Amino acid sequence: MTIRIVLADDERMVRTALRAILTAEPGLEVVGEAATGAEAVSVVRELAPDVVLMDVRMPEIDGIRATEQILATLPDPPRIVVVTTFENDAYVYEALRAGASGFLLKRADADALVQAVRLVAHSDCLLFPAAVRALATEYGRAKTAPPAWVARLTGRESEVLRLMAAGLTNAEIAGRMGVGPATVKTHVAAVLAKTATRDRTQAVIAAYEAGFMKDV
Amino acid sequence: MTIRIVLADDERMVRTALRAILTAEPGLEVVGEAATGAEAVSVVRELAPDVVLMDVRMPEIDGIRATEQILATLPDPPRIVVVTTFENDAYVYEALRAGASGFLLKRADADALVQAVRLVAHSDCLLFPAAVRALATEYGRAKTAPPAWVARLTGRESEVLRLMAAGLTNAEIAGRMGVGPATVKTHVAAVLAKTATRDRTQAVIAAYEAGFMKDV
DNA sequence: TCCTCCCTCCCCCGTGCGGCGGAGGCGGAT
DNA sequence: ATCCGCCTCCGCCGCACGGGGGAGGGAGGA
Repeated sequence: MTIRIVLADDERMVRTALRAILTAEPGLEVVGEAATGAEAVSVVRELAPDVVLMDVRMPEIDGIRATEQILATLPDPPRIVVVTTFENDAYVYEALRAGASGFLLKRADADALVQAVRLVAHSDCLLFPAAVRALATEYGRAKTAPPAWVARLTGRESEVLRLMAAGLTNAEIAGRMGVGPATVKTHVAAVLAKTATRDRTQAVIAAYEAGFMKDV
Repeated sequence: MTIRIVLADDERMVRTALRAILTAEPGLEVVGEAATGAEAVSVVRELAPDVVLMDVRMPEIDGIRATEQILATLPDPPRIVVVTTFENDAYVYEALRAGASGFLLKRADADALVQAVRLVAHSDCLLFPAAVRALATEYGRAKTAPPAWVARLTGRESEVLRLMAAGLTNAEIAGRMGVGPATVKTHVAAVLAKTATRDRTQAVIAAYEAGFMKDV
């Protein structure tokens, strides 16, 4: 009942290091390696391992496509763990959405690595099931960096934009903020200028796209 | 360097079972138990464990609030793993957002439980860090069911709403759709009626809130 | 067949909106 | 003491917008 592992990483040193760590563990066995995404797909297809440690950034086919292809073409696919250097690697979310079971930082220590592999292999337990994939799916669309204009808005202007995005008219905003309608118009004009939009509707769209309305 | 664990669950049997599994493992030690959320907070504050296994559904204070309080009040808080029966428990997402490090299904086998605890205790590796919390945060807002009006929109009306939400004026929409401006106005009026909004801005807001713009 | 729904387009009318230019006060930076 | 950014407000103007009607044609079901 040993766990059979395939390593996919374009750097030989990484593969060697991972192999050294994993083969030292009883119950774990590295059965194959791949240096590209395409290679990973074919190797996995041949060897049918239990777990694949997959680098995201690889030549030819990246880890995401490889993950997709493996999961799509194999009847009983292995658990795929995405390995990455950066915690906030955008590819990670793509990979999770593609069906990877989890991700692992390259700076993780040997102990954590081994336990992660064991955990994933048995799985059906920790975070991984449908939940994470759903999370990742939803997350993907929200992960755009906030545009520069957000910071340029003055206090009053953000306030006005927020109320615009709540569907209020200028008069209502004026009432809500305790100022005259003319003042609101001034702020609105400033918002339109800074967001590079031509009317309140576009401004509201920009606010939503920018994640400006996160705290609804 | 043993991992000190606190169990929080209102059912004695569950606590007993977990304790039996965990104490059998070398390197793990159950140092305390709690039957309510409030009790969990005070017990954790006293014992400063490394890991807390927290049931979500508990009397008085539920697991989410308890998690919040623990993380808010303690300087060096423990890792909190939420334990639940149902895979799709809505509370799980709340808990993750509150700062829990992961979640665990009650039907997980002993082996997985032990490995999960070990993993979380050392952490900094698998899925848990900022990523999951961000995912959970985003997930929460996207998980609202689409309102009824979405289905009531006719083909042309949805098209118009989509273009409204792209920031186009009626004239532009007319050009884009190859119809007269008057027609667009009719459709817009229909959209406003069906979405129960009074102007295009509110309609666009409704579209965004309804997840109508998911496929941007 | 008739009726209903959808799409298409027309008129008029009031108004909220946004562009333009100007003004005063208040605070911080230089 | 000067300048600049922010907030506050004023007028005027043109226009896109939205409400209220009405009207015709095509598709599909009762």
